[in-house]
Amino acid sequence: MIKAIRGTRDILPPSSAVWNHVESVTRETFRVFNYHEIRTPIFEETTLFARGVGAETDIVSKEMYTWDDRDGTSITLRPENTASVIRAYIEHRLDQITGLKKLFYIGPMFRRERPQKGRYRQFFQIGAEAIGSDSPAIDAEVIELALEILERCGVTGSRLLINSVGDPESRQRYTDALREALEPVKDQLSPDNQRRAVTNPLRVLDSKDPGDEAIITTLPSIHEFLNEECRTHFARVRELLDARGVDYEVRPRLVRGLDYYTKTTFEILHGALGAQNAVCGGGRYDGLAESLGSRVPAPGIGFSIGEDRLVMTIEESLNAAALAPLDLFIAPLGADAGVHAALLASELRRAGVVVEVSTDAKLKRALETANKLNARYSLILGDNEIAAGVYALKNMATGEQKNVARGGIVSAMRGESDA
RNA sequence: GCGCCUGUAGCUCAGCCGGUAGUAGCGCCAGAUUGUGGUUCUGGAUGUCAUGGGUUCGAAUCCCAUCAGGCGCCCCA
Repeated sequence: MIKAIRGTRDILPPSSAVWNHVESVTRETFRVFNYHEIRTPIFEETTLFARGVGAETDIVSKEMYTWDDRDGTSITLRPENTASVIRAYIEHRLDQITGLKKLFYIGPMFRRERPQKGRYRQFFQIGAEAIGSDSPAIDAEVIELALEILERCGVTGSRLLINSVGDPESRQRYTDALREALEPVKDQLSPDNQRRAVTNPLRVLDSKDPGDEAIITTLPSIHEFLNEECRTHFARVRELLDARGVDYEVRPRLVRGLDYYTKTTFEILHGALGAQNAVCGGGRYDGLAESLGSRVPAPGIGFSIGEDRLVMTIEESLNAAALAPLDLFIAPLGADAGVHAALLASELRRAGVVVEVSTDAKLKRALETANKLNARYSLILGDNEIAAGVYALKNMATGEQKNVARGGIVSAMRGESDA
C-alpha cells in the first residue's frame, strides 16, 4: 500500500471543515487589519534561505529539502516564508508603493525534522509581515493581530511571551559577555550546553536541562546590554501592549532560532500542544532586506502561526460536522421524481441551500442515509407529491413532517429553524 | 539526528508464560411485508495480527532489522 510519506498527512473531512473555518476567520481578521495576501512560490533558490534565515541555523544546516535542478541551480522547498516575502518585496520594488506594506500568507512549509505531535515535515503557517516601518506601534499592532486571530478562532488559555534581542551591535556585546560568563562554569554544564556555550551562547539560555538551571539563572540578562534605542523601543512596545490590556510575560531568555530577528521577539504558547508548545512565533527583522540585497532599508516585523497546532488546540471544542451542515436531503421515489428532484435541487442550491439528492431507491434507506448525513430536513418526493404539487418536508430532529408547496420550502426550513 | 514506548478488523481494543485470531464495543451491510430515519431485535461481512527476516515441529505471541505513530531531547510553527 502506498502511504503518505513520513511527516506528511491527509486532512480529511470533517477535520478539513475546521481548517476552512480557521482560514476564513483568519482572512476576515487580516481584512479588518488592512492586511493583503501575498502568494510566493513554495520553492526558491537555496541561497535565499541560507542568507535570509542564516546558514548556521538548525533550519538551514540540517532541516531543508534541497535538490539540484536540471540546470544545476540549488532549489529548496521553503522552510519558512519571511525570506520569500522580503525577496518579493525587493524584486517588485514594493518600497515604491505608498504606505506600509502589510502582507499575509497561508500555506505549507517544509522542514525535515523528526515528526511528532504538532511537528510535521509539511506543516502550514498563517503568517503576517508588516514591512516599511520601524515604529514600535507596529510591533504592538502585529502582536495584537496574532492574538486576535487566535481569539477569534476560539483559542483560550494561550500565553504571550515577549523579549527584545536588540540590534546586531548590542547582541554581539551580549554574546561576548555570555561567553565570558560561561567560560569558568562551562565544565559543569550538560554536554549539549557545553557545545552551545562555544557555538551559540544565546541558545544556552532557553535550554530545558534542569541540571543547568542554577547556572543559567546567574547569567547576565540581554536587557543590560541593549543600547538606548533598543531599550526605548521595547519600553514603548510594552506601553502599547499595556494600553491594550494585553497580558504578557517578559522573558529575557527568549531567543529564537532564526538569525534575522532584531529588537522585539515574541512567542505564543499553548498548553494543549505538548512538547511543541508554540502556536505562534515572531519578531522584528530590520536588517533582513539589506542582507538579501535591498539597496533601501526595509525594517519589518511579522509572525507565523502554526496552523496545524492552532487546529489542534480548538479541534476538540469544535463540532466539526456542524461547520459543514447539510440543510436538505431530497428523497425522490421513482424515475419521474428523480428528474423533478434534480431540478428542485438546482433551484434550491441557487438560493444557497445545501442540498443532497438521494440515490437510494427505497424511502427507508434514503431516510437512513439522511440521518447518517445529519441532514436538518428531508424532502419526500414521490408520485403523490408530484401530482399534488406539495412536498413532504420532514424535520429530522423532531420527526415532524408537513406539506409545503415548492415555493415555500426555503421559508419553511428557515421559519422552523428560527423557532 | 538521539532515547523510551507502541503497531491485531474502518475505529477503540482483548488475545502476548509460543499451538495457528475475537458471539468484544462502536461502525458497516442485510432483514423485521408495499412510501418514513434516529431507539430496539435478528442475521452477515471484513484481518497477508505494520513489513521483512530469524528461532521453533509450530510465532500475533520470542529475537533482529525496517517502516509508521506517541512521549521526551534537540529544534521550532
